[in-house]
Amino acid sequence: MQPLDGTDTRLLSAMAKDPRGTVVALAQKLGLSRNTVQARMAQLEKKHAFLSFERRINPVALGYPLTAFITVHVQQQKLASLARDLADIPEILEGFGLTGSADLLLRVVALDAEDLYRINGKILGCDGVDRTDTALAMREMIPYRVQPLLGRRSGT
Amino acid sequence: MQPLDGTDTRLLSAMAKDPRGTVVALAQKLGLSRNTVQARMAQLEKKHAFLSFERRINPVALGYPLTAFITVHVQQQKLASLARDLADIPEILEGFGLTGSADLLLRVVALDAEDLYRINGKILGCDGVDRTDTALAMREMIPYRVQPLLGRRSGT
DNA sequence: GGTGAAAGGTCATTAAG
DNA sequence: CTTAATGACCTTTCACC
Repeated sequence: MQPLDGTDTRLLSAMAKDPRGTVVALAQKLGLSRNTVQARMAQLEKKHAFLSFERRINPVALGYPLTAFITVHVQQQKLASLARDLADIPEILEGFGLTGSADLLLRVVALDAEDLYRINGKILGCDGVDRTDTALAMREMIPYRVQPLLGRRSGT
Repeated sequence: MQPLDGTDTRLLSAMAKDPRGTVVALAQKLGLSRNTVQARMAQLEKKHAFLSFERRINPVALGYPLTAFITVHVQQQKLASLARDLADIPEILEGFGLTGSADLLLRVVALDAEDLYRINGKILGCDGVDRTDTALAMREMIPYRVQPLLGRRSGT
């Protein structure tokens, strides 16, 4: 995959900053023609440079005020089956496999402390799970952003 | 804020599943009129039930093949200033404050192992940081989803 | 630059609580 | 009576070719 040029990174940056912005608005901001922006966006989409759109739901609005990160210590050979088991737990919004001791990092939402305890127990009951570590997320100290990264890579 | 009814949750579910879907498509899928869906969406947006759109950039396409989670142990009174310091590190895409020992969980991307080592050193050099734990993310075992959760809360 | 489609707005009507 | 949903029509804007 050939590297992106400065225009590509500036375009990605603008799209990340204003995901709802139209092609025309992006073109004006970058000083390009609509057609150029449109062609670039099509290429970027082919390269999977951005993961299309997302609609992130606000768990608080759904009555889930608690967010927690649960680290799961799991036997290596049980990792795949565990991922399938965990997929049945709706409160798990996201899960990453980590290096080292076959760990899993889960992003979990819960109704309250008791609910979180229940979910944790559910995870502990899954086959192959050794132990879990739960940490409540108090707040998002650094909201998701990607623009400075793009700026740094512009000239590369 | 009044709770969401079943129609709201079904709408949120459909929007999460097909973020690019048009209002008309959503209306057809839910068996509602276009105006109804539009009005509901406006209400949901006012309630901040979903976080508008997002364009998640693919770090791999930008030449950052490594994703890591770094846990930062930090003195409580230095937490706020540390967050400001970390905001200057472009490779940190996201950061959550955790309960307990004033920890931070960071989602970080890097060019390679050496780059990750450098970033970790940069974090360690910040004021108030006691130590860090780094775990490489191998793959996303459970991609972000929210629909089963919505289904479970429908009747509430 | 042209064309088809989607979004946003208004309004009158109708159904349900 | 009040709230919500519906269908119709309009204009503007956007995306695609």
